[in-house]
Formats: sequence, structure tokens, C-alpha cells
Amino acid sequence: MSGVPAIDPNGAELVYVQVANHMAARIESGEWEPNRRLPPERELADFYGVSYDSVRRATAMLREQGLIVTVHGRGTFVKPRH
Amino acid sequence: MSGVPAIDPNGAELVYVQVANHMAARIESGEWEPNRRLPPERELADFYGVSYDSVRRATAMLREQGLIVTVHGRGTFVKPRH
DNA sequence: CTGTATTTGTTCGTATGTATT
DNA sequence: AAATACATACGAACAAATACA
Repeated sequence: MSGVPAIDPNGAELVYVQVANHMAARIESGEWEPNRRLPPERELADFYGVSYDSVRRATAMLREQGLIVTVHGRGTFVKPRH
Repeated sequence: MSGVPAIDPNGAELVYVQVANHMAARIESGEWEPNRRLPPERELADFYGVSYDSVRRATAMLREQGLIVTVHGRGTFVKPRH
């Protein structure tokens, strides 16, 4: 029903890692297609029920992994796999 | 008296609530008359010595309270009392 | 009609304080 | 002590709507 991903603050995995994993899965699954703009970071924080800080850590991971690209003032985009 | 609005960043009340309260008082007092356009949000931020973000939060409160109306690209106006 | 200036709207970036682990 | 997590606030970049010459 929910469709809302369960981020468990008391889970074995760190909150921001849980968020990063879930976001990566959405990219892998094609829910977020290449070149598409992701929801704003603050919206994602709301969506996942976590702090902006945690989303920032999560997106930092995905950026390091080359999955996304972020542009100041514009948004975050799914990087096409070359 | 002072004319200088003392927004205390370390006060018990949140910054944007302090700003909202001060703005509401200016409307109540008649300093800002009905249908008048308020100073631009960024100017208010300067005036109060707070961030644009805080002014946005404050005006959002006043909009919810029905004290002001904002039009994209035009400005923010004091709502006439019914 | 075509710019240009003004003003609000959106989004990412950074800093700080507190609490918890 | 150090890292995580949350909340607030400030700052910067990008964008859209409006007005007007």
C-alpha cells in the first residue's frame, strides 16, 4: 500500500546508505531514466522521512559512484551510461 | 520606538516567526495599509538582517493567515480586511 | 515586438547547534 | 572522541512572471 520506502532509523545500515541504495535501485530499475531530473533534495528528504543532511550524504555517494550529476540551482540528473 | 526591529537569532522564537510577528504588527498598526505593496522580499531580508529563506517562511505564514497576497513577478500586497 | 529591469519562485550549497550513539 | 542524524538558518545560482519603455 504505502509505496513509501521504509527507511529504518534503527536498522543495521546507516540511514544515508539506505537512502542511497534505494535511490540507486530506482535508477537501475529505470524508474528514473537517464538525463531525467530527480526530485529536489528537500523533497526527497520529505519522501524518505529523513533529514536533508542524510539526503545530501546519499547523493554524495551516488555522485562518487558516477550515477548522478548535480548542478547548482538546477537540480540533480541521472547520468546516462556511456 | 526603535524602528529597528530586533530579530534575535538566539532568541527563544524561531527567526522566521519573529519576522512574521513583526510584519503582522506593521500591518495591524496601519504602517502597511490595505492594498499597499510591501517591500520586495529580498529588501525585507536586508531590513531585518535575516536570510531570504527566513522572509519566505515568514510571508508563507502571513499568507496562510490571510494577511497578505503574493503575485509572482509583481509583489506582495496587504489584503484588505473584509 | 523586443528587449530590459523588477520581483517572486525554485533548487543546490554551506554552516551551526543539539542530541544520540 | 567521533560520526551520524536532525533542524534551523544563511548563501548562491538558476528560473519564471510581470511591467514597461
